[in-house]
Amino acid sequence: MATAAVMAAVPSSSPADVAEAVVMAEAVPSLPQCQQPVFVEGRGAKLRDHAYSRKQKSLGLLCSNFVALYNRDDVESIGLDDAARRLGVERRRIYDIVNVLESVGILVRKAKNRYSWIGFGGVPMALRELKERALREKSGLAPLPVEEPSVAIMSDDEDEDKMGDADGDTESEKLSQPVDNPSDNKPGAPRCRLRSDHRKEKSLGLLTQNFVKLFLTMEVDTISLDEAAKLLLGEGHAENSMRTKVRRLYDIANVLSSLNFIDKIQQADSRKPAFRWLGSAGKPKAENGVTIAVPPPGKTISNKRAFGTELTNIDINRSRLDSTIPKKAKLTQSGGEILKNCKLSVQKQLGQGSKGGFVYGPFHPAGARKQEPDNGNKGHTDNVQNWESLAASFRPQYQNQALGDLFAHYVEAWKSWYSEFAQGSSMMQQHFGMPVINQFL
DNA sequence: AGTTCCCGCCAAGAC
DNA sequence: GTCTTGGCGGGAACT
Repeated sequence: MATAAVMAAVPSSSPADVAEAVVMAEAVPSLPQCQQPVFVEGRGAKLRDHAYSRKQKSLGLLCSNFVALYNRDDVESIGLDDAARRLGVERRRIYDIVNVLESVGILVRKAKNRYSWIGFGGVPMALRELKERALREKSGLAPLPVEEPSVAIMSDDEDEDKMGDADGDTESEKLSQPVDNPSDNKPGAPRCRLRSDHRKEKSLGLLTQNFVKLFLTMEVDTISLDEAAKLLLGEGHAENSMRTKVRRLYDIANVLSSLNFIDKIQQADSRKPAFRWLGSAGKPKAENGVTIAVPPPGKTISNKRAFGTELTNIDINRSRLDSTIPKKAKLTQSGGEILKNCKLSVQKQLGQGSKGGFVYGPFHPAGARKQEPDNGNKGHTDNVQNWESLAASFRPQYQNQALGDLFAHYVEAWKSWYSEFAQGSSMMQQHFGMPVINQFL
């Protein structure tokens, strides 16, 4: 089906390009039908004709196509113009996509007009770092030291977000952090943040991170966009800015949804949808004054999700396995030992998966068993707790430089191992890459 | 009628 | 000055 669409979509592409696009379109069999890569002709609304369908131009679909096009080992550098041309959309839309993808560690900006493809392997670290930042911000601790190379929130330019908040006192300021601004990264560039940074505070990338932080730190895994906007913006803002914020959250949610980081569910008692974080589904909630949108079981209707249920890939067996790793061991283990444990853990889990105990995440390999709904709920809370234990086992506390260095070393080694591991696992590659790694967040 | 969100204008900033 | 980036809100598609 996609072939004709692709041909139409890339009029200026070489046959090789088209073939490639077709291959990629066919390489994502587990995407829901609505997310199958579909390349439609772009040229903007001016061509809004008989066949115009808003769904065919959604950011979510565009994101799926973008990922389908570039989620490969041999892709290293992505040109925005090239992406726009191949996807048949305006460059403006590509900015929206890459900003969100960069926020979750899938891409990293390399230069003007150019991004590096990191892939889904960058997500765990990005989310972990986001969570750590958010927790520190929440607990009033000093921000993390100037960032080391986390893919996700790597800020190759400026100091941490220490400036006094320009406009406020709201939750958004508490959560806010700098966003990428590579152009500042040059000798003589001003290091202080002035009014111009106000613009960045509202960037889609930063908003994405803050949105994700809500899920990562607030014990909330379902929230409506209105609520998210209130939390991010603070109460008492003008109706207009709230509307604008919600619009942007829709954009972000659609992209994250297409990546299966979140899932849109319909609240039973209102028309407004809520979004559920797939990384911690089933987690106990209700805290921090957030109105939880999760209705009683059976009262929500999932609008999507044809495969997988979690970003975290937790199950009982793995949790037991994980719990064998001493929680506090991180301070005494060498980096090598930690890495070894980490690898062993993942390998065991993979083995279990083949025996039926493994639960894949949203990037569920086609040949693998999906999570059984019943099993998925039973003991889920325990899973989450064990998952947290595991995360704690590998999470550095940055209490001193030596530990920080040790962790950096471990991270590098781990990344390198993962990249080898990922290459060896065609199944995983075929499905966006990384169901297993998520657990280490 | 309310919600969702695509679209492109245009300003900020880089060069 | 041109080009890149991306905030923003109008308004059309969708429910």
